Amino acid sequence: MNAGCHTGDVPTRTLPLVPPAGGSAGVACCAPLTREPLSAETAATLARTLKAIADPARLRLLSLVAAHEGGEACVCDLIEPLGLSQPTVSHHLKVLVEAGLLTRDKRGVWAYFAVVPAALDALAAVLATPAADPAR
Amino acid sequence: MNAGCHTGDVPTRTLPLVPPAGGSAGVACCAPLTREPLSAETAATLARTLKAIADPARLRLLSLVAAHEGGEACVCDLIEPLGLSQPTVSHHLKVLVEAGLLTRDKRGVWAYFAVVPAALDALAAVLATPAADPAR
DNA sequence: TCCTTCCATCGACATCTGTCGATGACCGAC
DNA sequence: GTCGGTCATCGACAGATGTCGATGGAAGGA
Repeated sequence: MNAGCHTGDVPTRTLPLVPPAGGSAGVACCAPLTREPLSAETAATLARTLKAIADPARLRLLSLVAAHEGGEACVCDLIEPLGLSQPTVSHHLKVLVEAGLLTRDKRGVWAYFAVVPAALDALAAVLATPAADPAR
Repeated sequence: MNAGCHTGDVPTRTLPLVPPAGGSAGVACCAPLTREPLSAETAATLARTLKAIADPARLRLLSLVAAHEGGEACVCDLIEPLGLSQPTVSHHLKVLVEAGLLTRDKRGVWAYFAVVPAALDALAAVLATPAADPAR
């Protein structure tokens, strides 16, 4: 359990989130996927980001962080609901940060993670079928 | 090369596509992901579908099939542009079909594959951030 | 100063995954 | 019936991946 964990005595300021442009890893911007054949390079980049979320533990981490108070959470908040060891949780968080899907903000002893909505939306835009777009 | 491949002498009828409801494997319906914590079971189901597209070869296969004439393609159309062996292409196609992202229609000697737009849209809906929804 | 707590990294291990060549099943043409 | 072409499956292999315990570094409190 998180015996000595902070449990609520944190400011929980809403972070600015979503870096304006060219932030973090890249997220493999906006090709509709079902529009024209992907190049090998584009496919590799997209696959790297998708592999980051194609894991039960990491999917749950994303939803746990997003649903947490203030939209951010520290590692100690995530270990127990996930049921995995602390090194494993830390490993998964690192993968998500390197994929640009989470941001890490170290404040004092704690490291706070927050989702990057723009990254998830970019992935959604790539997968969505253009038929859902009425402007054509 | 596809020496004896049909190369265009096929009807190329537009298939009905997208099975009405409850088709194929399931696609792990519509939870916004950044809404509330995913259950372990839901996360596992979602991850299984995401793993299916989290691969460069399979991403290219999806886009190749979608961009092909008539929205469908046979294996022999995909081997050369992908640069992989026929068994490998067949393997990837099987993974995509089992994930409900492609349909397989065997006509004579050829097996025609077509994308399931509803499956991709469902995935996009799960990843998209609710902030993109103005109705709240 | 020392101790406690939080977190990241390391090394090891079992398992999953992507790829291939070889083979077999199936269909259509001659 | 036989042959050629398309596709799926099998077995094998190297490499990537998820998990853990042990360890180390850094910040803050007694």
